[in-house]
Amino acid sequence: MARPTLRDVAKRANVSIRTVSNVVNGYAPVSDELRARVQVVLDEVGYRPNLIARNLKQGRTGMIGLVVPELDVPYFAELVREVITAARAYGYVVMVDQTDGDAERERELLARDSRATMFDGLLLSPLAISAEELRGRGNRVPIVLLGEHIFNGSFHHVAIDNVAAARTATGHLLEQGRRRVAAIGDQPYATGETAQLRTSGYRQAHARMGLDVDERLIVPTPRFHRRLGLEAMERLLALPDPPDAVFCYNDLLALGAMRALNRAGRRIPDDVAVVGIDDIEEGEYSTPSLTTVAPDKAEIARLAVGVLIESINGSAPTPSEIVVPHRLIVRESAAL
Amino acid sequence: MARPTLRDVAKRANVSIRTVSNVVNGYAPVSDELRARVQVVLDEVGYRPNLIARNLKQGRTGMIGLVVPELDVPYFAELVREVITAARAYGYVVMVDQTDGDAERERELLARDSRATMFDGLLLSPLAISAEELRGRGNRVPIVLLGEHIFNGSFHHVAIDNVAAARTATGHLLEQGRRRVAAIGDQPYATGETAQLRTSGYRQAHARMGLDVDERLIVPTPRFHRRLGLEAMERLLALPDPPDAVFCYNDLLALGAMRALNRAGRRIPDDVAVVGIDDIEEGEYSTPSLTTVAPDKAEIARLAVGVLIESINGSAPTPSEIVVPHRLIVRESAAL
DNA sequence: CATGATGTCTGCATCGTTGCAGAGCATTCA
DNA sequence: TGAATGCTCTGCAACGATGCAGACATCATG
Repeated sequence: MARPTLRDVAKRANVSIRTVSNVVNGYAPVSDELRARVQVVLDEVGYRPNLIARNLKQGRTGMIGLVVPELDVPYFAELVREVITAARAYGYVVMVDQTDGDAERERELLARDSRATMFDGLLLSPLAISAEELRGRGNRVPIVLLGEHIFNGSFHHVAIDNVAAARTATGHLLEQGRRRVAAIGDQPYATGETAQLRTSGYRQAHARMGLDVDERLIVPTPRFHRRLGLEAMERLLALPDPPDAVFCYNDLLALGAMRALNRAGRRIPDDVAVVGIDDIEEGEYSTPSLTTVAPDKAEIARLAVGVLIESINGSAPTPSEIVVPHRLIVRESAAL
Repeated sequence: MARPTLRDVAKRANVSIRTVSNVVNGYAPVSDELRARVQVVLDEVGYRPNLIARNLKQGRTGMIGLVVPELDVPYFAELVREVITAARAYGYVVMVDQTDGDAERERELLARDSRATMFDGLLLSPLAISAEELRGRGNRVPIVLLGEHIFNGSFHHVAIDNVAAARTATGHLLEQGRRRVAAIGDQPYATGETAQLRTSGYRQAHARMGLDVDERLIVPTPRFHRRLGLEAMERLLALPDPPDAVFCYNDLLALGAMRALNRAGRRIPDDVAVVGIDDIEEGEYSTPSLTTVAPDKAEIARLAVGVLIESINGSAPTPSEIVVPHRLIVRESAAL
């Protein structure tokens, strides 16, 4: 038989639909006796409310969507966990979707009849889509952007200070006396804004110590994956004067670079020191363990969810640019 | 202004609601001229269909839910990617939820008024909840179980042959002449069915070669995380006669164990060989790289989604027990 | 010219639920 | 006694969309 509805239960219990609804929702004006009688029928037929109908009536779903490029990138996986925790505190459920860093899929999400309308709000970690496109869509669903892009003040945005983070990482290496510090992960094109900010930080760290940057030591990578880090490191090792340290724009790149170094028989950190960004758990267990700049993921999640829910409730002020703290975690790969 | 509805557009364009709906959905019986006129209004007001309403009317959402214990466990993250890909082929969207391996949250998902009713079907990778509980719920939503549990034929179930996989892994070590092969990850209690199957395989591999198992070499762990693998390995190293090889019940345990070995100055694989299960990408980049048993994740996803969608369409046969192939991938940690 | 077929377009009912206004009844108070 | 109050309970309308049956106009056919 089809799933029982309120009507079915009402008929069976000889009461009005409305009363059954009241019992289901525990509303006050139902006598204990009748409540019990209805409850029996509810259990008998195994009634379960149709959330779609309830949502339609109430105009909200209690769900927020979290859209990330890739779930199998540990940073995002760890962030998701924090977001789910943060949202639960507000009684919201989080549904995660993955775009594969495909601009088409990101666009799809914001398009006319997208599933996104199923959510009361959207946390978006855009990779490929640009600010213009995002603004173009007349999307009524509140959106908060996470991390990876800086937009010009059209949306709420939560991220670490990428320039400072990169400066810290690079500075740590320079202060050790390393003088040929490479950088892996630049993305000198439209959608690589985060990477570009990190490159700025890398340059600033050099400038502050009055050092020049050897442009050949800056290796761009289209994405932030282990394999690309490995390949970039191999290219650096092939230079006539290879680096004595590497700042990688995220931990995955760093882990790939370390793999290349280990395989090439270079000692870490003696021959080459390595620093990453993200503080993913994997870096605690690698050999050597990975020095990294840790964004406060829990704080990112809390603030992002907070602002989003304010937006949903209509109490959100003008778009805010929220900066979350980060800190350097020194482990073996760049120990003193 | 509130979000425009079909009614708003209809009024503005001086046509019936029904006609606007036809234009939106591209249905046939609308003249080109009228279609164009309505389209203009649609664009003007920025109409976007309310999916909740559409779903209610149609009785389906086009969404399937994927529930995993932990998204930041790489195996699950990688599986999620495959599931999303597989589901897209059927025109379904996947929403991911995470239970934290908390029985309470798993139960919540199947409970009376759970969000689960928002999905046309559910892929569930249960960790804490038992078969009995699952069956108890009169859940009308089709469910397919993934991997981690063997239930007695009440549900569709997709997994590798855990006994065979463990036998393969252990056998690989024994065939190398290793004679003190430890096992990390047993879970000798109710919800540890997968672990218990792997222990069976471990024992079978020994039995087939006429070897006895040293029970002290079987180290249980409540979960499959890096830290627990590390701690288990440390305990094994403290034995008077430590192992010369370890079979870990998943790759994370193995990576933790390798970290302990590296830290203790043991050479891998010379002093101690290591094998895991799952084939997560991290194992390709660890030092040394990790030998592992690789389940065919893409196939798991394809089959699971396939059966689920058959169930949704009502064409699913009796609950099926689907076994997916696996293969040994030999890398440095247990090379010959 | 009557008939039927075709092509457009409309209105009503409906999906399953909740908001709202009010009915019916008993109790209380002046 | 009559009105006022409070407690239960009910029925109608509505959320925003689509299925269905049918209205109307147009056209071709015998």
